[in-house]
Amino acid sequence: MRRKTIEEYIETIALLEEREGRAQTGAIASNMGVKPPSATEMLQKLEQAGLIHYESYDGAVLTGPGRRLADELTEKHRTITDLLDILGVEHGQADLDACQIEHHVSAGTVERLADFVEFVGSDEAAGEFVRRFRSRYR
Amino acid sequence: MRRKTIEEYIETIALLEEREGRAQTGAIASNMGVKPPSATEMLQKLEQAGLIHYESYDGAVLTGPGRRLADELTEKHRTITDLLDILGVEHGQADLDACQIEHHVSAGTVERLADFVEFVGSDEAAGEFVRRFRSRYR
DNA sequence: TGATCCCTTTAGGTATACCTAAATCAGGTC
DNA sequence: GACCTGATTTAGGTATACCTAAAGGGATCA
Repeated sequence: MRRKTIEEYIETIALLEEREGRAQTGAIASNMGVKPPSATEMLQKLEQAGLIHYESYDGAVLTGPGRRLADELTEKHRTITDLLDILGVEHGQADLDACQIEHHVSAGTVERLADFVEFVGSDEAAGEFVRRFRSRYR
Repeated sequence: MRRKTIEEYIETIALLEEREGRAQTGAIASNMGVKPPSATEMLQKLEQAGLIHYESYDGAVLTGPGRRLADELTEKHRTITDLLDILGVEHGQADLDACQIEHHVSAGTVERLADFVEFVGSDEAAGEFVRRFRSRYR
């Protein structure tokens, strides 16, 4: 498999923290498809980088900057899945693609995508337009 | 900078081959922002992988499989820039984003994007719809 | 033909995300 | 309070894309 980025670790930690109050080494590792020692190593790096607070044998929680990064990523992710959804991509697939794309698209571009998603949701004719597209290319 | 993938090397080689008949080590390196020895190393790997035909001191050209991969990537790239264009992303930025996204989006999803691009281009009301979006979120 | 110059390759080293195996810790049980 | 057990960390090693420095090839020109 591909090497994981800092951002992917941060997302996983955010998910686990939300679900269980903190992110433990083993849970991070199994969620990301790596072995526990790899997770430990990254946790130490992320602590150094100031993105998490990490206690040995205890787990990690996001710091302020870590939380901000996680929120940005979540927002990007949601925008991208919403767009792919509009374009008729099956939801599970949209989610998988978003996991990748979110790390490689610029902030400005995501804003435009968000504008479009909002436009489609708010505009009467837009819904009709999207339905027509979907029915034509089913 | 980030590490380059095989796909990025293939794209650069395709570009240079089209422009100059073959892709030379130095040109590849400067196009990709790496040093010549790094390019040499990758060329040897790509030759092993059967994606290029490479002669020492002479340069590389794509093989059949290499050409097919390059064409797929070009097609993905074009689809993504077209879509971002429709969504109002500035063209240079769209191109940069496409360079990244194309390596991380699934084939099936790109097909849906292509459908949408085609729909917008072929449907009367669609063009109108897109114009309205663009003028509202200028 | 031999010298020169530019480009490419080889040699050897770095950084980083991953691994396995072994050591360490913490919490529950006797 | 000593012991077990399962999770975590440490130690040490691999793969890979990158680098710098040095060696080698090929074309041109005297």
